[in-house]
Amino acid sequence: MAENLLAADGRVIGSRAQATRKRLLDATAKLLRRHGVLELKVVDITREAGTSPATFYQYFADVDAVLLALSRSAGENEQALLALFSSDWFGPDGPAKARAFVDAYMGYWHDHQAVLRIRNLKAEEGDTAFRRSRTRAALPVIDAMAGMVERGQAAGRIDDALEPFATAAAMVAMLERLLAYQKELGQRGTTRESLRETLAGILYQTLAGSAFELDED
Amino acid sequence: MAENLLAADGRVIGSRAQATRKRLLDATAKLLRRHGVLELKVVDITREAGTSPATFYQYFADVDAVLLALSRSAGENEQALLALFSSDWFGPDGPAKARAFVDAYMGYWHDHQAVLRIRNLKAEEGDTAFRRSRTRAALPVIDAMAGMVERGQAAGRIDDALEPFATAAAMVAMLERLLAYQKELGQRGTTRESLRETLAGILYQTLAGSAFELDED
DNA sequence: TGTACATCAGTGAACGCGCGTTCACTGATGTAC
DNA sequence: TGTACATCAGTGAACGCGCGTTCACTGATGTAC
Repeated sequence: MAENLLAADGRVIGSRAQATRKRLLDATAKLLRRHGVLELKVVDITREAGTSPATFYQYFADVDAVLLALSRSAGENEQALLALFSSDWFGPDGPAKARAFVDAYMGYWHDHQAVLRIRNLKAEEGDTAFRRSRTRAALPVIDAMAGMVERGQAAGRIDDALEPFATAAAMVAMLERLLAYQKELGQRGTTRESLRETLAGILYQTLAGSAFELDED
Repeated sequence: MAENLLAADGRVIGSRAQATRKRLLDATAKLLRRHGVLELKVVDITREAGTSPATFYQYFADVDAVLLALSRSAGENEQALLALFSSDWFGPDGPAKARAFVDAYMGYWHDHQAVLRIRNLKAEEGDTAFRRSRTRAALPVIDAMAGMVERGQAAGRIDDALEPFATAAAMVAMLERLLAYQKELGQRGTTRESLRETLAGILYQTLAGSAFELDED
């Protein structure tokens, strides 16, 4: 994007300016964690960043532009999860791999919760830029899962009635959404540990085609 | 709620007024379907309802109040889904029951998508009224599913590593969230039919402890 | 090694729109006799 | 069966705050010689 190199009035952006831009991004992320999107104001962002409204417009056209930038950078972190699918979960260490993935996913979501939430809202409301950002982030993970389902079906481990891509999307959806319920789950007595174990169990069963049977690790 | 009986200025609400209130609710739901929450204005609601801003405040303290009322009534419709759990899915008609539930759920979500989305957003942002509304709607379904998992475990059909309540919550989360991805799934070639079949397959496998094996229906 | 000039970066202060909100009023409906 | 009065319901018009946005300016940093 060429906009990265120029400020609103056409000035070239140097390192000092980059730092200011970064402060605005960080401030937005921070406010998003505290309050909701609906209360997010330009003035508050600049106050939080220790700068002025006029400065904001040097770097962003409007609040949506900051949100989109945050979404994109949060999305990049999702790519790290791909490593957990470098090999299939069909062997004896499958359950451990499933657990590792769930752990990583929970960590990822925890770190970027506020931003991902608004990204998803915007995407669902039909904004194409946010939609693209979401797809770009989630698709590689979904594809990796879908590939495993296909191979599992070829090996006779997984029910052929499940469509690989839809199955993978369903698993990602489950993870994404469930973390929103974490608080309620806690009140009902579900610990973080047993949530992890349950999610890993469902994933393992669905993507690798077998049950944990017995715990090991 | 006593507020149902009185307008903002203390007047008693008769049937004509109830109709106006209803029009405001309907108008809000309609606007919510067209645009997002972030563009929802009192003035637009009243214009859509064919009335005036002043009238709005006779019935609702603010926009949040309308949204909450809509959330609550949408939530009531979720109760109808409970019927699909009146008996367990362990018999030969289990797969058919799973499919029927998925169908019903997809229909429910389709009808109330816009409202449920904002309800969930508000709930996740920490608003207790919306949180309660969500819990009130989802909990009975989750409990019904969890009961089935428990019985499945007792019968040796389901992996004991899965915590019943968390498992049920995960299934609901999957359904809720996946429907947001429906459009993308369509673009990737997943039909509504095969989505239904896949979701039913995962649910059946997770809640009843077995695979479809062969299609029947 | 200092000075002048160009460019980068930040902002105070104001403008004005849009929207939430309210008040004082008109109109509609119901009911008593 | 009509008239008067009470109550229910709706709204025009205005007020004013809050916020997005911009302009003309000051200050900071870099560089040429």
